[in-house]
Amino acid sequence: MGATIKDVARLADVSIATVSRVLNKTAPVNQDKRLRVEAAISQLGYRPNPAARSLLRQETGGFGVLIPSLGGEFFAGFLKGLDEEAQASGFFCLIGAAHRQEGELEHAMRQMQGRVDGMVIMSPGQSAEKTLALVPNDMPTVFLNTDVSDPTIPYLNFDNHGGAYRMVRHMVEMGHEHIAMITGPTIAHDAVERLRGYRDALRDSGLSLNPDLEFHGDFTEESGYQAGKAILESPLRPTAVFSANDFSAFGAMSAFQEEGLRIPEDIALGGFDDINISRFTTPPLSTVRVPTFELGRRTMKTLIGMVRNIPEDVMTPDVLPTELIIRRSTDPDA
Amino acid sequence: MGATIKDVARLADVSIATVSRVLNKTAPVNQDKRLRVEAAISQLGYRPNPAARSLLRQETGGFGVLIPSLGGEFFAGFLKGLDEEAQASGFFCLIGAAHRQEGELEHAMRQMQGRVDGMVIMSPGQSAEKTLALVPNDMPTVFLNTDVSDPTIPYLNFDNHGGAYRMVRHMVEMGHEHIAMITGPTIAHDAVERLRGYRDALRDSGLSLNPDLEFHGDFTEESGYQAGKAILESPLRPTAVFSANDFSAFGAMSAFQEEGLRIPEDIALGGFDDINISRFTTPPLSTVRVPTFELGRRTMKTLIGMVRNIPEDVMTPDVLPTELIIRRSTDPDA
DNA sequence: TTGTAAGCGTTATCAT
DNA sequence: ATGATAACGCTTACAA
Repeated sequence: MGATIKDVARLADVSIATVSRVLNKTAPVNQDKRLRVEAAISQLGYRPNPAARSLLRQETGGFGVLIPSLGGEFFAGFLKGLDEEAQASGFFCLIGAAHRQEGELEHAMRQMQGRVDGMVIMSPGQSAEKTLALVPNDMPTVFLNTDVSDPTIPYLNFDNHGGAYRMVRHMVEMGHEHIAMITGPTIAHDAVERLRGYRDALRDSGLSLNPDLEFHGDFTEESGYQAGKAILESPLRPTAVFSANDFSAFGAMSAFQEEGLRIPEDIALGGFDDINISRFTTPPLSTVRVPTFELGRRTMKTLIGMVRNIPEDVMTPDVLPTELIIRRSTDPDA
Repeated sequence: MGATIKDVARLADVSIATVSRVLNKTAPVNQDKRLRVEAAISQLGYRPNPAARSLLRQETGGFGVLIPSLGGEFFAGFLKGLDEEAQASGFFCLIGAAHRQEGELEHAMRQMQGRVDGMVIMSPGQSAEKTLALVPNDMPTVFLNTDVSDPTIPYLNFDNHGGAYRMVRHMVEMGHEHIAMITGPTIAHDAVERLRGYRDALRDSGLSLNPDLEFHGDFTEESGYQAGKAILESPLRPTAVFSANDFSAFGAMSAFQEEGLRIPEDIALGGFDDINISRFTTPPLSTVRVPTFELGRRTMKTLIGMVRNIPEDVMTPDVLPTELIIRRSTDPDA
């Protein structure tokens, strides 16, 4: 058990109120008393008890973060941005992952109930409206990468649709007319947006949409591998494939190379996310870079702006731009 | 502001003490009163205030987790195991990442001070003894993947040395006599252990240790790529390369293939960690599988055993086995 | 079996 | 400028 404010007061020979005042700079304190208090604090290694403080202030100094998974650089970058911004303002983050299973999201929220002052929710598989029903009314909440139709719900994301759109347009410009897509999970909002971008790009290019060129995946390497195999067996063999994320693109790349195909000469391949590895595959993978760190920072800034009532810090709705990265897997001259 | 215990008591027409008793089953309560209380609780959606409870009980129900980074499946699996076990016992995890910079570890600990009942510290770059000086004396703490010489310090890990050893022995069995290693950061404990395994395997195989065959890396793809380039330019060209982790192995693979080398015919390559992607590279990567999830579970079980005083749950010191996974990058027939 | 009241460590409102 | 003291929401003696 650490020292309490009473111990400090006794040692410094002042009242606990005075200790509290030097601690929070909430009122002027005499020079000598302040010094005595500060000395006592460092001598005892005193730290205010967060529980006691929370109880009185009715705030915890923390935010809850709910994400579908901890794996992948995607989340790592996002969490880093989130945490960095939070730390800068003295907040901490309580991270809850893997709310894929039914009820898990709700359970995680219960767990966080009363331990946080606000929430960040990334729940690509469920609409914000539906999720919002689970969070307490007065709890400031920011949504990410979620299906949200109500514009008053605080929401940030990056431009999934635009990124996919530009990738496919790039493939068209490289001369491809039969472009397949390996999709992400149909319930995931980002996957749906990327699919929409793919379709819009084809349509705007005067190419016909062919359902047989949409191969189902779930963002994993394994699903990309299976889809790659399926693509090679399909009657209308595409000359280019856009994979909904880099992981599944690797799976497809593996499948193609196993059959001796050259990329991009025999079949071009593009991904999405630009994770570290993508630069180092053979050939390097064309992809769409997403600003995960920046998204995290802005999200946290917004959330803090909400609880601190700083309207100019609240940046929502907000959609950050994504960047097309062209490498050899789609362009032999890259 | 949610309902308090008083609101429940008023609605159920009992005292707050009675409410507390049905809440904690700490003493028998009349059937009808219990029902009234339970009804009131669910009607009001009442949840006990964690701060108030912590204040009184002098415990938080949470554990702090300090890890060097959030990126990679390695940590994802570990955190998942940790969290799953914690949830099962009603605890939550406060995760702090990236304490690479000087003082960051200490800051994170300060932050967690008073918010957690115990800590999990993975600090590969610093000895446990040194780190332990920063944590409060009475705070139960488990170390992972750290340099710990004092056997009384609770410590878990998996067998880095043995995994590296078996990988290199495997390469020797495949007929290689000049085996290089791409190391991890020299300050990281796991990297050092893997290097030790490499050296011991060479020694036990009757091969000479050659400092010129140890290439410096830092676990990143980029460093693996650079080391790969350096290897190709080295006077004594090795026929096999053991990379300290899969990421850096990918970088090396990229460097080798850029020069048109065939793996494993021209040069064999092995990694460490067996992350998802390793199965899908061309060729698939031989590696060492590490039980990240299991390590997380056991760590948390141990920590809970410590705070709850359940000696049979405390499994420390403990070193989990690793598994050699042979794929085509070292064995053409795999 | 139940209620009253003390107390956990803080902050904030009074007086002084 | 400073010190008592009430209050935050809860658990737990202690009485009844």
